[in-house]
Amino acid sequence: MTERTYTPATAASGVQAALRLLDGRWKLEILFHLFDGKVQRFSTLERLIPGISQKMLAQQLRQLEADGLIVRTVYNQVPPKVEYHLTGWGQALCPALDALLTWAERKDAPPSAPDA
Amino acid sequence: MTERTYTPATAASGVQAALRLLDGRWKLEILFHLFDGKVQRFSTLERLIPGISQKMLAQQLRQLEADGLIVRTVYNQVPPKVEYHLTGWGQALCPALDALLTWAERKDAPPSAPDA
DNA sequence: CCGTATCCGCTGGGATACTG
DNA sequence: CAGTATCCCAGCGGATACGG
Repeated sequence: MTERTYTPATAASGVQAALRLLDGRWKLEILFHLFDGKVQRFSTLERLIPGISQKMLAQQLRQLEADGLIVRTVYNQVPPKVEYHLTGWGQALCPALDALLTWAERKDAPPSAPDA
Repeated sequence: MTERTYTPATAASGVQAALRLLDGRWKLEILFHLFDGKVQRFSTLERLIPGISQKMLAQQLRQLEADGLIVRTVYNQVPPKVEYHLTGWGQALCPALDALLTWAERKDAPPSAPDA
């Protein structure tokens, strides 16, 4: 039962901390390719995400892993095989992103009675 | 009844479009000082937000206004007085940020049965 | 197949000074 | 009071090349 009294400053810094985990040109697209239990290999993600370079894919994956959003699984075989999937916490991000998406789509929606 | 079939790519770009509106070192803190119907003057925000410069405050406010999140009201008097408040859409962002905050705080929370 | 190393351009944001 | 104008620099991300 921790305190829930947010000042504007603490609330803002809390949200910013969350957003920092998503900061990076490719992280959201990577995450959306892993939502819903999907498991992807490095090369698969590379194909799924047009325009990404190996450097950026590796970097963003490392950061997501370090932040506890995804899990990296290495299979010691030749040729190498590495798979990525979401942690429970990473998956839990989905509804929050949904909320953001829903909000963004309401930009031009009238308050009520769309048709007459 | 628009389509709701999101591919990972479209969902990601939608969320990124939303996040772009919040991008900027100070925007979240500004927003949190305006949530819940609060109306603030330029100089008040300057006091409320430690470390912000006039340049950054003005810039972030302009962008938030251009993006339709806040409204700028100028009173033609001496000395000048300018007030800022959220649009309905801007206020509607609050629950989405709440979702993000809640998610971030669950990082170290056990799945269930916190105590024994 | 799955990365790392290096170089480099661009932009976000800080410091500072000035104005209607 | 409420801004603009200018200069400057750190860091993100793209391009390219190389390694286990």
